[in-house]
Amino acid sequence: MAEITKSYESRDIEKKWYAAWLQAKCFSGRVQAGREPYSIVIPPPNVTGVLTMGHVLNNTIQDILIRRARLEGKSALWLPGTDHAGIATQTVVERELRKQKQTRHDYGREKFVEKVWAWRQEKGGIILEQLRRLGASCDWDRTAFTMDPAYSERVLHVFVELFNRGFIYRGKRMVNWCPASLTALSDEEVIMKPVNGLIYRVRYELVGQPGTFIEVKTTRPETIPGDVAIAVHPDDPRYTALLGKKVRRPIGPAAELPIIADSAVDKEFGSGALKITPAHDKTDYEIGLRHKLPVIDVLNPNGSLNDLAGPELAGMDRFAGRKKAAELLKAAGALVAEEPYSNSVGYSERADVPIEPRLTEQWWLRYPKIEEAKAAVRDGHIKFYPERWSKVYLHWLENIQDWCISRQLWWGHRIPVWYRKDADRSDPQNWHVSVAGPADPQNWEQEEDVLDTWASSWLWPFATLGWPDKAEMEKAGFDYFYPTSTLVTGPDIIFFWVARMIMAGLEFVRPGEPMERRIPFKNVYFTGIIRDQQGRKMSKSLGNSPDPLDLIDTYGADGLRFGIISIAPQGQDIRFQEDRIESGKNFCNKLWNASRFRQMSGEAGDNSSLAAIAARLDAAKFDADDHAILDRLFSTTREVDRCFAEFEFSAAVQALYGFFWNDFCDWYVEVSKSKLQSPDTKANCLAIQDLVLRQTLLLLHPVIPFITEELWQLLGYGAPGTFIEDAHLENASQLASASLLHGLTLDHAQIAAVQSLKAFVSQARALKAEHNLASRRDVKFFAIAGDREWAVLSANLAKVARLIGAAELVRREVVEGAPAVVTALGTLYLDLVSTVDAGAEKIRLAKELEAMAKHIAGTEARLSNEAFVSKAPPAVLEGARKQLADQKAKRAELERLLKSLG
RNA sequence: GGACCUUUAGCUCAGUUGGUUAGAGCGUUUCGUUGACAUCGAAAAGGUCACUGGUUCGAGUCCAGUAAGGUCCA
Repeated sequence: MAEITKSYESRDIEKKWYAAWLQAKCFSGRVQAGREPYSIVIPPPNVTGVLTMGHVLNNTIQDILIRRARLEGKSALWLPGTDHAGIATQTVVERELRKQKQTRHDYGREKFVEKVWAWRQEKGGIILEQLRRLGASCDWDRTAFTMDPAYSERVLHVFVELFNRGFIYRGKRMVNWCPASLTALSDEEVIMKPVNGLIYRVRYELVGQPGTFIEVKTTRPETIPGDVAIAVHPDDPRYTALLGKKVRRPIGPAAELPIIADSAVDKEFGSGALKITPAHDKTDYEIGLRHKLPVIDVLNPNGSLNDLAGPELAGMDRFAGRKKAAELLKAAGALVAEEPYSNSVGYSERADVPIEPRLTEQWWLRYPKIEEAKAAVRDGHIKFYPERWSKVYLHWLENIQDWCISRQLWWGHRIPVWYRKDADRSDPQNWHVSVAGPADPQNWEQEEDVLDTWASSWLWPFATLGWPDKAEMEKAGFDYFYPTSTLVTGPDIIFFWVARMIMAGLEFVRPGEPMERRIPFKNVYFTGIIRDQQGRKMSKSLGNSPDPLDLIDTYGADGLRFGIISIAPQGQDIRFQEDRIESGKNFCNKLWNASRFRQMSGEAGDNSSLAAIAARLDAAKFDADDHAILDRLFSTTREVDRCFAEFEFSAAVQALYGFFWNDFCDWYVEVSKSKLQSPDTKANCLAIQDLVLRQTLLLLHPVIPFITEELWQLLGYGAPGTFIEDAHLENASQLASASLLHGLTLDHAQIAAVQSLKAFVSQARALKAEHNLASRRDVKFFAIAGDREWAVLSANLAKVARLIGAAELVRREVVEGAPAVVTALGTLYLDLVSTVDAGAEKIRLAKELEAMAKHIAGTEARLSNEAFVSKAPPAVLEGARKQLADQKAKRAELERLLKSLG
């Protein structure tokens, strides 16, 4: 067996094991009859994406779930892939073209799409390579991409199906138009941002009544050339007399605009009159429809003003146009005032520019299975962690709007609709809708638009498993792996993706079968957002995110994984602290060195299975510490089991950290140093160490896969040629019964004794430190103790003496004038009679007495409360009485010590 | 305007169904290189659990309200 080196060096070990796992096909998701399936589909990152801290958290959690499932004997599948990210990817490639002063139009659609494919072959999907560095155990052979031919066909198939089922329609409606990307966006891709700007009070002169005006407020004077009416509320007495009259448009092409009444107008806003510009505002558009008003679009697709805006404004950018319009209004005497104003403006999520409400022809989807999607979550077929997100989900479904699924891009799934050449496109009689296209293509032209990327990724959980092709589904193990077990994602895409996937699954998978067979996943775990020290979101533009690959280089993938998980409580945002990652690395080193200690402590026994190790335990040789460490091992296993069942990963990691560092390394390893000196106790002690290390490695493996694999091999826990994941992880009761088989019963009195020994050691060290003896190993101690207390001490004397650095610890009947501390195992004295500073010692004791008096008063107050005594449960009452007795005993001892100092 | 989250030690956070004297890591101070580990060990300092009421024998924990910060929806 190779010797364990002095410190853990992650780099080579990570590389070695990742290659070995791939070689052995450890990550393959296989259909295995008799084994429970466990499946996860990755939230497909953008093909343009690079690994961020958010991905690290998200994918570490997925890997933890998958690796834990394997250890639990399940057949696990983690299916990876990327999405084609229409706007983002097209933008990346267009940016490259622009460097050569070219645009996509220089190439034409077909050539441009070839360019995008070339880009993706060369540079796309880097993130999947990066995930390997993190240790992600995805089944890479199944890597999917939303633009793959097979996947694309499934996307188009769904479009055709939904069209045939009446869910898809084409319509000219107001959309969110992105003037930068030149495409429509769905409501979900628009972010409302507060903007501090100006509001303009503008007056419109009444026709035929010179000097009489009606005033409106607007933030967008550049759209005045598109005005077609002034609207007031029908119940507004101020304007009743003006209804039916006309005003003059103050700038832009001259026109007379009617004053109309519509109850959508807010009487309280401004003067109560509203300018109506149907081409550039959703509400205005609806009012326009009701009153059969014309639509005058004064903007070009790129957001600049067009000829309809009039010669002064035409050609200007919309923001420059706004200033110019204000000047023109002023010159015309129509500008009453400019006032500072803050309002919310919709921005394009991708391009980060204000969107324009714009009337265009688009494809729309009426969502299927809305009610069932609500029920799936409301009735618990799908569980959200944390549960509160289900409220957000349900609220969105309650207020759901049709989805604009067409995008004016070239990169994406071109909508499978063909229009008869030279015929009226608005007439569905002239449409052909199919995946294959028309039989006589020369007579048709295909729709130019592509589908929203989310309209492909909402099929992810079943389209990646071969659906709807029977043979492909069989090959992919669809029947076995669907529905998937758990989805791990961020709450920011609850509408974009999670809700839509649920509706898609319910609509398309296993029609007619019960809901629980059609849903795409059973659990959804929502991660928090990783923020920087100031609480800001990490983003590329702020440059406040460390590069995860740098962190892996510095702390190891395991260190990064352990660190990030330990600071990520369930569903809460987290502030990133690099020192937490460092402590992840330190933990790995601790684990490494404890294993090293085991290796150096004695020859390896039979470690080939839990049973083999348990067989080496010798119940007759057990001392208090042996009982206590196994008790903690069992309780920690139980706690980790619970945490995994409830998706509390950071709690699991913290439980393991505390157990391993404090209970095992700080205490058990230290007491082992005495036990290993004696041939009588050595073998049993080593067996216990093996048992603890083996179980700890198994429990930690999902979190820190590399180092646990390395140590598993080095300590000989697995058969040659097998991996740690081939072992079966025993739960707490299986673990306990394996030990119990060998005649062992944990002794709770002994376990309790260790608690008092730990306190005793700690108090003894503090006593030494107070007298500047902390580093001395040759201190002489006396103890005044009762028989029972002394029995505990003397049974553990060698270990205790070693831990407190005592040359001697002897029992005495009387000690006078030495510094002392009152412990649960008796009063402990330093042999320092001659040098003790009685004055300082008296002050210290008096302080302690004072604190004790306070505690006693508190306990007495509780116990003398009639209501407490009659109503508190007996256990609590009993505890309080014992506490009081202990406190009083300690007070008596402190008083005695104080008196003995004179 | 509606919904949700957060507020506990200098910092970042635990605290499960209410029950002894509220915990951890980091940071700080002091001591230590002893054959697992200085990526370490020992000891110490540090908290009116945001605020105000209420329920209860008992509240960091439950309820109501207030304040501050944050997120989402309109």
